This record gives sequence, structure tokens and C-alpha cells, in this order.
Amino acid sequence: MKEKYYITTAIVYTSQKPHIGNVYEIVLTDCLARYKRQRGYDVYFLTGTDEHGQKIQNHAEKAGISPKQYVDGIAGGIKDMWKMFGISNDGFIRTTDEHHVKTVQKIFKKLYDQGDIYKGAYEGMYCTPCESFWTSAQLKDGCCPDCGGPVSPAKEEAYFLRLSKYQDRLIEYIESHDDFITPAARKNEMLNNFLRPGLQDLCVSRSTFNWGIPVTFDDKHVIYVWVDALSNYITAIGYDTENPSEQYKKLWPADLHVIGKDIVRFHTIYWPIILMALGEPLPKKVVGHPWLLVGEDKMSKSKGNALYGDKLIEQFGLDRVRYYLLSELPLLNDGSITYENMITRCNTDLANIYGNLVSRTASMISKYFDGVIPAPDAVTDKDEGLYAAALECKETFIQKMDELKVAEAVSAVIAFLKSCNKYIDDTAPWVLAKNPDDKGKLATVLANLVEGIRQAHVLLYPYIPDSSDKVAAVYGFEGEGREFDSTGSFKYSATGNTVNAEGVLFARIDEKEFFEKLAAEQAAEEAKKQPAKEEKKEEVPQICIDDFAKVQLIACKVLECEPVPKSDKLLRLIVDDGAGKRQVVSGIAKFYKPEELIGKTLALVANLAPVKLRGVESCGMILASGEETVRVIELSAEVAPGTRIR
RNA sequence: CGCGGGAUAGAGCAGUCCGGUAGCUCGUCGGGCUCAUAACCCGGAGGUCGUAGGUUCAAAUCCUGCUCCCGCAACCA
Repeated sequence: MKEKYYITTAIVYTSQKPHIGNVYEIVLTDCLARYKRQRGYDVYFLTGTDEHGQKIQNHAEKAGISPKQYVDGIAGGIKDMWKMFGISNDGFIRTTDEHHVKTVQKIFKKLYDQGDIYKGAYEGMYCTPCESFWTSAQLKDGCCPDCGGPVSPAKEEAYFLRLSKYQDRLIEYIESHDDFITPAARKNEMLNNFLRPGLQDLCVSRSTFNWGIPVTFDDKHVIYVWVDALSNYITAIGYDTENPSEQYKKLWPADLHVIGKDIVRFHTIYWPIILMALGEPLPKKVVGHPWLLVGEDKMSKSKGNALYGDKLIEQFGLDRVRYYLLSELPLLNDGSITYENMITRCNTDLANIYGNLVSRTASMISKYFDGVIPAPDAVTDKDEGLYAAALECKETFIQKMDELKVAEAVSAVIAFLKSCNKYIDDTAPWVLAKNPDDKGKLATVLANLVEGIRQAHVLLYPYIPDSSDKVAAVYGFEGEGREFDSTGSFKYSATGNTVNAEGVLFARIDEKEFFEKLAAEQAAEEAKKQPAKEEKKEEVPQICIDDFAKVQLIACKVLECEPVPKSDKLLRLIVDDGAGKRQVVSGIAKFYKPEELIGKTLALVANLAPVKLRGVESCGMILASGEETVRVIELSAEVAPGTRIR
């Protein structure tokens, strides 16, 4: 009977297309799942989509379709993307699936009935047009962060999960299960920042939008994200409050939840507490993985620096992209993706070391043995070293893999492939081939090389499965020769096979050519975008002159300027507005030094309601242009302070 | 004193828990080889391990102070 291994990713929020950073998590989990299957586990790999919430409702409304139609489209796109990446998931849950919806309702009811969920009141600032509550921390300048409109304090009934009740049990659990939260630094963060100071009960329902799972006993409310989304890990495998499925009994608790470091809190605090309340065991391990940055920056759609998986696959091919993702990110620190690094890494590891080894070995077998893989014969004095390297590679690989350090594990394989290349140089088969007496040694060398390649192709399978299949086709590896247990030792199972030396496993990428092509493509896309921009303009509603007249724009002269203490972005300016001095706070500290602004004549919105920013009152707004690089609107010096701008 | 992470060769990183010759990849320079994808193999140059002290026979590693960077939090009226 195989031991089960239940591994999950976070479910992807379906508000927009996922970028390569989002894909990383799925590829990482896929690699681990494939590895565990190789190791003989009965693996169940779950992924899916989180499809409820206000944002999705809004996106759907904008698109003029129902939320369900909207998420069907996105979920379909995500499934296609996962297929492109060769993801080997066994299950795919959507939070709109019928079983999920019904089970979440039962869970909610059960927790309510036993008093873990109670009805209370949610207090916050309410924005009427957006029908949204915001906490005071979320407000932008005291206004709604979505529409910028005014908000008013309001109270609304909502359901809360009693976290405090389980807090001590959870602390004890985390402290006594050392590897529950990985890496350990995150564990300390959770304990110090959230658990030990004490937990606030969590609001788990909303009544301000309706795209969510309804609370069965109170139809004004829908179940908010936590109970809905986190439950996917159990509903997907047949959990039921009364009658859980056989599959559930077999698989739960999960062996590993793979999630981004940003949602560690939800998975190590809220989720365990929900499970405790349900009387279910907790997952064995939660790993919070780092982010993939673009160069030095966080990847985001709004920054326009996001890279997308389908495009990268088109540019590089699937296995190069998988390899890069899996070899670039250590478990602890953020990694980064750039075209330059991608090209270098793929050329070095995949083309020069691995692909080239596959080619040169196959080519020598063709040349010296008519393409038939020889059996080992006379020994050489370099063989032992190679055997030792293979064994060491396997041991390191297993150790690193079990620590979830996929990048370090794969580098052990690359190191082994390097020692294969060195073995060629050390034994110089082309010299052996010239002397008929050395035919036996030559046979051993080539047989050993084939074995080295065979072992590596097995270990690399979780990373680059397609390429492993290709290598298997070159040398005719099959059956046991492709299984994990056959690595680390030399079995010569491919002896007698005829090699297929055609083709190249990983062609080198010419960096110069690549960037020329990229530049050409980007130029073409820019050209395409032009008409699209015009359409966008139409979306901005027209206003009449009266609307504009409401905004009082005047010239002002900067008299004093200094940074606001304890802020990175704020400058405090004292300006002459013609009538006297006034204080304005502006978020331009990153772009201007205080002394640069003194004496300048700038444009000011004079009739804006005053607000306090970082405790400093601001009466008005300095006009400036740009998002990434901000420049103030400077007026010529002869314009007197107070002059109206129209 | 908000919480946390970091500073090691031109670039990117390991080593720090548990003190003992500072290591890997890329780049660079030189050499070798010709089976192979301008590839592969070997060697060199390049580091006062952020900084100032302390402990020690011995410190990248342990302790203390300081500087700078990066996340999160707060903050672009």
C-alpha cells in the first residue's frame, strides 16, 4: 500500500490573468508533486480558483456579463495556462463548484450552531456608491480608496469567527510542531506579530455585495473569503460535516500547503482555527515561498512590468521557463527574472552542460559503436570517481528536495553533469578510439556516460519532464531505467539500444538576436496599441464647464519646504497663495529635495477640503504630472501668487 | 526606538546555527582538447567578508555599538 501525499497550491483569484510570478507557485508545487510520485507516494495534487468577491462582481459588471460567465472565462484561461505549463494536478477546484458551495454553507452553519461564529456588528467607514466598508487604515485621505468619494461612519451586522477561543491551542501547536511553518523565520513572524499580541475575531461575512456563497440561515449575508476559499482544501476531496468521503478520510490532513509568503497568516492562523473548530486535524506543513521579481521590482500589472507565462513559453519553450523558475528561487529570499539571466542560465546549464553532453555522448556512440550502446568492459582509473559523484548527487538531491529546496536540489544534478563532462576529458574517448587495445575502456566510458545521463534525466524529470522524455527517446531509456530507485548506481539497462543522435536537446539562445527580435515585437505591439488608446479616452466621462469651475486652481509660491517626519513620501510646504501663507502636504519627497522647491511658483488646488496626513494638516494640493517619475507643474516666476488658473 | 530581512570578487549567491586555509555560478585573462551546440576541461587575476570595538590561541561565523539597503506597516489631497 502506497503512502498518500496530499499537496496543494493556493487557489488563484480569478479577477485577472495570472502573471509569471503567480505561475511560479504552481510550477513549484508541480515539481514537488512529480518528485513525490517518483518516490512512490500516492500523490494527490490539488489546485484551483477562488471565484467570489466584490472585485469579480465589479469586473463582470464592467464587462456587462454575469459574474459566473466572467469567472468561467478566467478559470478556463487559467486551466489552459496550467496545461501549457505541463501541470500534473489531480484535482481542480473552483469555489463556484456545487459541492464546495454546499459544504461551505454546512461548515458555516456548524460553526454558528456551536457558537464559534456569532453575529456581531462591523463598524467602519461606509462608501454608499461602492457599497463598501473600509477600515480607517484603508481609507485614502479620508475618502473611499475605490471611487475617492466621501465615506461616513456606519455600523452593520456581520458574522464573526471567534479566533480568541483557539488562540492558545494554536500557539501551543505551532511551538510544538517545529516544521509546521516553513521557513522558520515566518513562524516567528506569526507568533510575534499576531498570535502573542492576541487575535481579533475575524469578520467572515459580508452584506454589501452578493457574489459569494449565501449564508443559509440569513439571506442578507454572503460568506466572506476566509471560510469560503480556505475550505477548498477539504471540500475538493469530499469533506462533509456529517459524512465525509472515503477520499477525504484517506487524504486529510494535507501533507503540504504551498502558498505565497503574503498569505502565510491566513494559512497558519485562520485556517488552523477553522479546522480546530471543525474538529479536524491540521495540515502537516505550510510553506510560504518567496516572490519572483522583475529585475529589482515587484511584478505587477499596474507597473506594466509583468511577464506572462504564455508569452515566455512562446519565447523560450516550456522547459526553459520551468527550469528557470525552479532553479532561480531559493526558499528564503526573493528571486528575480530578467531576460539576460534567463538566457545565461539556460545556455549554461541546459545547453552547454546538459544538452551538449547528451549530444556528444550520442555522437561518439554513433561514431565508435555504430550507434549501439556498448556494455561496460575494461575499467579505467576514472570510473570510481564518477560512481562516487553519482551517489553523492542522489544523496544531496534527496536531502534538498525533502527540505523543499528545489533550486539547490537541481544544482546538485547540474554539478553531476559537469563531472560527466569532466570524465570525458579525463578519459579522452577519441584517444581510446585510435587504439584497438583500448576498445574495452572506450566501451566502459561510453556506457558510463549513458548511465550518467540516464540517472540525471530521472532526477530532472520533476523539473523538465518533456526534456527527460526526449532524452529517453535518444537512448531508449524505459521502464525501471526511468524510475527514481534506479538512480545513484550504474545499471547499464540501456545496453544494446540504438541511439538516435538526431537533433539538439537545448539549442543555445543568441542573446543579441533575441533582443533584436524582442525590440521588433515590442515596436509592433506599440503600433497596435495606438487605436486602443483612443477607445480608452472615451471611457473618461465628459464634464461641463461648471464642473471644472468647482475646482479653484491658483498659482502659489513656495516659501518653506521640509520633509514630514517619519514619512518617506511627504513634503510639508508653506506657500504664499496671494492671500497669505498656507500649509500643503505633498507626496513628492522621492522626486524633489526640499530646497529644490523653495522659490518656485507652482499650481495649487486651493479649495480642496483640508486633511491630516501623517498628523500634518494639508490645505490644498500641489499639481504634478506622472506616476513613476513625478514632476510638479511649474509656472513662470512672473505669475503672482493667488492668480487664478483656468 | 513599529515588525522583519540583508550587506562576502565586476554581477548574482553559498558559507554564519556548531569559530579553524573564503567557496560556487556568470563575466574576465591565459592554457588544453577536438567527441560535442563558439561547446567541453584546466589554470590565473580579482575579496581588509558593510563599519568600529569586544571575547578567543584563532572570528565572515559568537557578543556590543554604528552606517547603509530592501520588504511589511504608515504615507502620495
